[in-house]
This record gives sequence, structure tokens and C-alpha cells, in this order.
Amino acid sequence: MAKNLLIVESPAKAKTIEGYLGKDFTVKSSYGHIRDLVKSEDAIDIANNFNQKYEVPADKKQVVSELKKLAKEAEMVWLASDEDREGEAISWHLFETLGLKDASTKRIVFHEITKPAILKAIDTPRKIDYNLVNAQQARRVLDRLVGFELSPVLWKKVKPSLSAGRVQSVAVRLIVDREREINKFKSEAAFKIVAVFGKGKEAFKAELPERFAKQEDAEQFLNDCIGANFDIRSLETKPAKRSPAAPFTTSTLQQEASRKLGYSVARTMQVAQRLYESGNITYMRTDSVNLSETALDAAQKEIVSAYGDKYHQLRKYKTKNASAQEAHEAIRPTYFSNHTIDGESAEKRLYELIWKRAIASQMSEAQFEKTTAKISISTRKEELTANGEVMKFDGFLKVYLESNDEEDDTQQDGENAMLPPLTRGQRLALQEMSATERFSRPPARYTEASLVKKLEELGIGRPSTYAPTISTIQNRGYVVKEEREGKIRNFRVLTLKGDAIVKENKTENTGAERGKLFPTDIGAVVNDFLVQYFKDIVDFNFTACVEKQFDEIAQGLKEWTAMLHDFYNPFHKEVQSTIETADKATGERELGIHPENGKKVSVRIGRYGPFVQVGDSATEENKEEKPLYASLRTGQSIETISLEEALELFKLPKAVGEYEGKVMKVAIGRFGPYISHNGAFVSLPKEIDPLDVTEEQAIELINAKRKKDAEKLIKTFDEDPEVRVLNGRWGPYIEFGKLNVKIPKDKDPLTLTYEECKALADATPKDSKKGRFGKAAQTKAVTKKAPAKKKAAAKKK
DNA sequence: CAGTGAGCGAGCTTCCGCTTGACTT
Repeated sequence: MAKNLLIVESPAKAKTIEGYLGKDFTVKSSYGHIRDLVKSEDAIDIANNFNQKYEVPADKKQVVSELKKLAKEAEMVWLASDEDREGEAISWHLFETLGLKDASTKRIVFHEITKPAILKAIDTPRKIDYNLVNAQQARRVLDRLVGFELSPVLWKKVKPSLSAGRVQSVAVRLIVDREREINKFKSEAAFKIVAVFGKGKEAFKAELPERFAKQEDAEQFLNDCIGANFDIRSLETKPAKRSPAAPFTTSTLQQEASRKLGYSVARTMQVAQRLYESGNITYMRTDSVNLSETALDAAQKEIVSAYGDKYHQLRKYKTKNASAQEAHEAIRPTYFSNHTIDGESAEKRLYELIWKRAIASQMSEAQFEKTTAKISISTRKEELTANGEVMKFDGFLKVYLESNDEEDDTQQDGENAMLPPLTRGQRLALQEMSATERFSRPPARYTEASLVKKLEELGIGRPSTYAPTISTIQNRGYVVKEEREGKIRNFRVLTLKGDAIVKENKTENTGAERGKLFPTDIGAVVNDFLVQYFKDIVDFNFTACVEKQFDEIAQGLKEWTAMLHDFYNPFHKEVQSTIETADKATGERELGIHPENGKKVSVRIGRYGPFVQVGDSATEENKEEKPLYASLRTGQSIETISLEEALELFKLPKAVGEYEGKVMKVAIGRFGPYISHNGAFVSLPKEIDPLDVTEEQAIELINAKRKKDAEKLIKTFDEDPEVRVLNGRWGPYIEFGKLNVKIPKDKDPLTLTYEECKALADATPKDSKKGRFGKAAQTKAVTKKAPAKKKAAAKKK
């Protein structure tokens, strides 16, 4: 039996370290935190100095009991959780929960998983730093207080099941604010002048730095250029260089994987986790750009052997982020000599990205020669500018070029392309000149990854929570990640060729979005409510401000309960006064007056989502005249819908006639326009306008659908008309009421009996639509329910 | 895959961080 038990946070780490330490050490993992505040309201005793009630969650019981057993047997227990606030708290929780003794417990820390680093840590043990632990408790308690006091306010004033918190509410705010900036944005048009000089290989582009707001001015400019002389007035060549980016942190990895590989932040983290577990990369949840000495050596060796001496440049990066805790290294390959790895394609691609970025970070800068030519025009005082760039030495660009968020449209106009050899005073032959109408662009919507970047800049959230936060705000329905179609926009192009100017009208698609984050109506209403009543909490600086205080606690300069008192007392007062005084938040907006009946038209969110109301709500005196309601469609928002669009919603559902004594109705559902008739539904083909469907058309569509259905029907049963065997596109299946069950290949659908159908249906899980973590969440919800019910019962008494 | 396209009603929901599981589409 080993004399020493060493506990780290991650099992993969434990395995590596065990290899370094030999048989005197057993190395185990705590799998992160082993205790948390109890779920119930009495988790924090505010009157009693915020005394906390912790419990070991069900899924951690086994780990804890195993660690307890091993700790009892060991002579010395080494607490080796990460060196940051949370890590220190994990050590403390371990100390408390495992019942450790001071004399036989040592606390050690290291920032990199290398043998010398671990051995050095073991040589320099310390005690648990209770200041740091207190800082973590303050963080934990504050988050619980904010989350569990604010959320119930939303249940009362907006809608049940909503949530608010220090991190998620600011994330939503960023998206709501951005959307409003975009809605408010007025695009301005201006004409951009681009000239092409020379022919064939010698051709190059030059641009006018100024733009013309008016078409007449642009046209005048082109006109003046007819027959003008174009001379190179000045020619300047300057060396330029570009340096590599720092190796990846969690946030920069998420951004690059999103831009270069199109991965969501959750996907990036899943793949990175697998790379970590297979020993290919270092830990993937980190805010540090630091590389260990061993890593720097290994990178150097690899660069020198693969590319040569002059490609290597030792670089040490420092984080710019004040809130970084730097308990780990940057994300890098474990072995730089592996340029690529075995595995799934996603793993390979992400690994290569990580390898390239880390290698490039230790490479020399790329060198360029930038040439700027100014071209005078004999008939105008303005000058055209041509830029050229020649790479003199590729340096780090041999392996890696960082991408950026702004897709810019100047690139395609040949900026920084190569210029032919030019001399000062040289006369140029104009091939063509164009004036193209360009529009200023609104600020970009956030992607998941650019939101993470922003949150990191604001110091909000941690590497381990970026991906979950993004999921939370989507799961709560505050934000949707969507594709939206753009609008067709006209723009004008004037082209001068020879002596003539040709005017053209062209169209482009603008504002189309893919994978961008949009606020929902509920997201906007919740945000506005929080901004109105809890301005301080959703302030972008709130986290930075409390972080500063946590740091003071960690340094022993501040008492953690005093800090919490200072925060909680005014906060709790605001919560209470809001519950008492605030009206229900519905985001109501008046759109105007109905042009035909003069009634008020308004929009707001209700229990089932956003809707339009025509006429005032029923009152005691006025019970007869009930208002009319209509739900908004996907993509519409109570913030931007117009009166006309709102009234359109009342034109459907609409009866289009009768068939077989039953009414046929046209309506728009979640999957588009449809006709309903006697409990059956038929989708409308795209080319038919739902407002113009005729009785004949509807009957035709219903009959066509019936014919199609009849072709699919294999058999029915006398026992139960609800059960049918059908032929689907993916083969035969059984329709069992609302449940569809695939028929296994070894069964013949024609000879299937009713009993067999029933057996198949029973064997199919009823709720199998949940995703990867769905079921785990479900079982948790079930276990949660029991004590919650007790609490509710107790309340009633 | 095909199906879906409501609703009047009890009791539930919720935070942020640290870590990996088990689970089928």
C-alpha cells in the first residue's frame, strides 16, 4: 500500500502524475468540486454571518467514499488541486469532508504537469490558504444570493422558470444591446472609386481614399478622368512585419475553431476534452498564455529540425487579462514532434490548429515590404493610392495565420496585392475606373465565440463556464442561434471604360446571417426588467468590481462576510421593493389604431409567447367586447413588428370553404402554411399564397394528400384503429397513436400482428428526443423533486 | 423518417465553478 495519497482535480492529470512519482504515491482525482451548497433556501444563514450548508451531491458520493478510504490508509495526504481560488477551496472541502488531520496533510501546487515541476512542488509544500478559501466562499455565496433571489422575482413579474445571474444576465444584455444598435443603425451610402491600370500581369488596382456621398459627384469625378493623365507622384517602400499570436487559451481556441472550423463552443470543448484525455494536448480550460520551460525547449527543437534555425524565436507571452488566474499552461500539444495525430477528423483538425498555433508562437516574425504609390490625376486635385505587399520572409506564416472577426470587403479589391515594378513620374495607362455604391455596415451580431471573447474582456465567467453559459441563455429562451435570410438591396455602379461611362443598377443580398445570436422577445423583456430594477447587478463592471474585492479577501485585506454584508443589505432591499412595487413586465408596445374599426392595436408577451391584441382588454364594465388575439410568427419581434405586419396576422386562420360537410381552414403553423380539415393537415406548397387559397384548390390538395397517404398504408387492425402500419421514406413503421416505431428488418410488415406492434411500441422509449446530457438532467430532476415537494408541503402548513 | 398546428391549470422552476460520466440520435 502506498504511503502517500496525492489528490488532483482531473483523472487524466492523475494518471500522468502517477507515472512521474513511482510506487510510493497513489494519485487520485476529486473530479472537480466534491461539495456544493445545498439546493434549498436554507443553504446560507444570512443572519449568522452567511454560514453555509454544504452537501456532497449524489454523483460525487462514490468518489468521496473512495478518497476517504485511501486517505485513512495513507501516511500523508497531498492536496494538489489547482492554484487558484476554486482549487484552494477544493482542497479545503477535501480536508473537511475526508476528515484529514493537519499533521498528515500537505498542500502543494504546480502550474504545469512536468516531472520537475511536480517534484519541486513536493519539496515545497504549504498549508491551505484560508484567505483564498474565503474569497471563493464569498464568490460562491454571492452568486447563489444573486441567482436565487433574482430568479424568483422574474417568476413573479415576468414568467415562471426564468433565471437571472451575475454572468448569464450580462451575456443576454450584450446581445440585446447589440440587436438594438443594429435596429437603430442607419446605413449610409457612398461611392467608392477603384481604378485599374496596366494590362495582363502588370495590371494593378488603385483606390481613391475619399468617397463620394452623391452620385453626381462620383459621376463628375469619372467624367473628369476621361482623357486625364495619371502619373506616379510618389513611391514609398517600407519594411513591415507581423508577429505570431500567443498560444491558445480556452477563449481564443473557441474563437479560432469557430472561425476556421465552424465549431460551436460546445463542440470545440468536447473535441478538446477528448484530445486531453488521449494525452495529446495539455489542459483545455485555461486562461493562461504561458508555456512551460520544457515546452519551450521542445518547441524550439521541433522548429529548428523542421524549418531551420532562423525560423525559431523564443517568445514568452503575458496575459493582458486582469482577471486571469493562470492555474494552468496555455493549450498546447503534449509532444510538439507530433504534427498530426490519429483519431476522428474533428480531433485531427482541432489538434492541428492547436499544434500550429503553439508552434507559430515560438517562431520568428514574418517580414514584408510594403509599397505605397500615390497617383496624381491631371484634372483633379485628389490622388489615387495603390498598395502592394511583398513577403520577404515568411517566418511563422509558414505554419499559421490567425483569422479575425471582421470579414472585410476591401480584400477582394486587391489591397495588399503585388504591384508591378513602378518608377516615380511614370505615366500610367488607365484600363477602367469604377464608382461603386457601398454602404456603411451596422455593428456585427455576436457569434457564440465572439460573445465569449467579449465576456472574457469584461472579466465575466471562467474558461470552464463559457460553453455552459452560452447553452444556458439559449436553453432559457433568451437568445436563439439562427440563420436569417438577407434582404435584396439595389446599388449603383458607374464604370468608365475608354471614353464612356456606363451606369448600371445591381443587386446584392445584405444582412443574411448564419449562426448568429439573436435576442428573443422574452430575452429583451427580462433584460429591460433587470436593467430597470437591478441596474448594478447587470452592469458590465459589476463582476470586475466584485472580483477586486475577492482579490482583497484573498490577500487578507478584507473580511469576506463584511464584503457580503455590504453587498447583500442594499441588494435584498431592492429585491423586496421590486416585488412590492414593480408591475408585471410584458414588453407591451402600442402599434397604433386599427384602420377599419378604430381599436387599439398592441403587442406584448404572454404565457404562450408574443402576440398582438386588437381592442382593449375586457373590464368589469365592458365584458361583451372581447379583444382579438394573434400569435407572432418566428422571426417577428414585438420590438420591431409594424402595425401592417401585425394586422396581417389576423387574416389567418381563414376558412376557405367546406368539403364533405366540414370546414377547411388555412393557417400558418410552425412548419409553414397548412390546410386543416376534419382533423387532418395538409401543407401548402410554397407557390400558393395562403391568403389566396380557393375552395377548389384546397379540395384538390386534401385529395392529393389522401391519395399519397393511401399509398403509404400497409395495414390496419380491428383491435385499434389508432394503430397503423405505414410505409415511410426510410422504410416501414408503425404509427401507434402519437408514437412512431420503426419496424426491425427481420420482421415482415405485412404479417405483423397487433400484439407484435404493441410489443414494439412498449419497447421504445417514449421520450428519446433529448440530447446528449438530456437523460442525466432528467434523473437529476427526479431526485431533486422529492425534497422540493417536502418543502412546498411544509410551506403550506 | 412523419408528425406537428392546443392550452383555463398544480406545482415547479433558479445561481456559478470545478470536473467527467452514460447515452442514442
